[in-house]
Amino acid sequence: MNKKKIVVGMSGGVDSSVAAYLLKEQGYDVIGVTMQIWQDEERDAQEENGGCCGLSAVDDARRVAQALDIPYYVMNFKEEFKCKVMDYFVEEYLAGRTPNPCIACNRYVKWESMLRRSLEIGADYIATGHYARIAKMQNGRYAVRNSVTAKKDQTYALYSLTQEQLAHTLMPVGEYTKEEIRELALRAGLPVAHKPDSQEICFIPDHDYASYIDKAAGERVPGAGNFVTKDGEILGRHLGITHYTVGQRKGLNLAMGHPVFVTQIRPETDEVVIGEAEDVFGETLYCNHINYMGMESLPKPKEVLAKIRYAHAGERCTIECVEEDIIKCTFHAPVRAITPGQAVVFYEDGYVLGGGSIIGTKL
RNA sequence: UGGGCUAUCGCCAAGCGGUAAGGCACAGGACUUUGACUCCUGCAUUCGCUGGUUCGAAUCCAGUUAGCCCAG
Repeated sequence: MNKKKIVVGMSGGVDSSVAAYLLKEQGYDVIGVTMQIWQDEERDAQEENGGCCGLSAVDDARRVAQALDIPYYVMNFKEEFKCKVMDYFVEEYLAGRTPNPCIACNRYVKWESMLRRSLEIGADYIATGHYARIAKMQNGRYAVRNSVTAKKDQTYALYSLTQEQLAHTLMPVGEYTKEEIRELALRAGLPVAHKPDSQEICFIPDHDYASYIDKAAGERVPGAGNFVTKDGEILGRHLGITHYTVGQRKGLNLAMGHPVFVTQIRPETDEVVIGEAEDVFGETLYCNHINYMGMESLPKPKEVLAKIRYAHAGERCTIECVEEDIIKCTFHAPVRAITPGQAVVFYEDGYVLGGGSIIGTKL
């Protein structure tokens, strides 16, 4: 018989390990692959750093592949990752925006690169350990759909996948809760069953992303500037716009007597605008770089649920295409910290209809 | 140089003779496949300084220093 061949992207974490296990159980011809992206393999797998792209990814993934008795390979995507994720990350910050590297990694590295290479070596599908499901909608289009657990739902970070990519992707973990996945890992005897969930930006393990930008961009990093109110009053000096993001409270070093927040970043003047808690709420945003997923286009305004950041519960809004590749999003209730550079993802009945990159609250 | 006022944690600020509130900031932790947000915990043996009164003072008194405001 002609078994379907599947490349499973294995990060060394619990989720992707169980994904491989589940697919093998289902009778597929499973190949384990770990993407080498930023890790320096010469260095010993030092401190444990989490599941997504941690330092010990290769070691752990290889052990799991051994336990499952499946072939295992490492694919080198360092170049793609450097260019599409790390460089993008830095450039966005320099431009006063707040990037989401996980979305870029999914789009360019996990799918564009890993899927292409997998198909080249004869695979029918790639699979990942994301908490999401892929479904074919009534209109015939593929869409990512909420995981059975809203709590671990990872559809937000997957909005940019194309129809072609979705047609060749499986996400078996989306049918389970996190607890069930750990239970499965335990029962299957996988060596990573108790590994902690991943967190933080994988290529900045010390979490000091401002220093990372300093190191990466050197002279190009904007220096100190003023904290100002929306009326132009100067409140103090800041460390440079790369240190801040919209909605931020901590680290401002402004003792105003009450909490204050970043409401805007102005790269052209190096100003960081400070406001009250209520000033960080907004009702409209514009986005571009649209990816249509569950819907083919947006010919007329439509009411959807939109998430403006990972772990956002979502807010009802009306979306409308106002220009070529620009959608205006009008929320029915104000949302907190609309942040340029972050993604906005549109949902209907739990299906991802599409999404884009937030330009700002004005055009 | 006279007169008045104020000096309490990095900032703001309670306290008014009974043994240092609170907010902000900051630090640590939780949460989290992004940045944030949020939550939890910590944070003045000491009240400008020196004496005095009192069982007991940040609180009363005297002196001293500094800053501010009027007069000049």
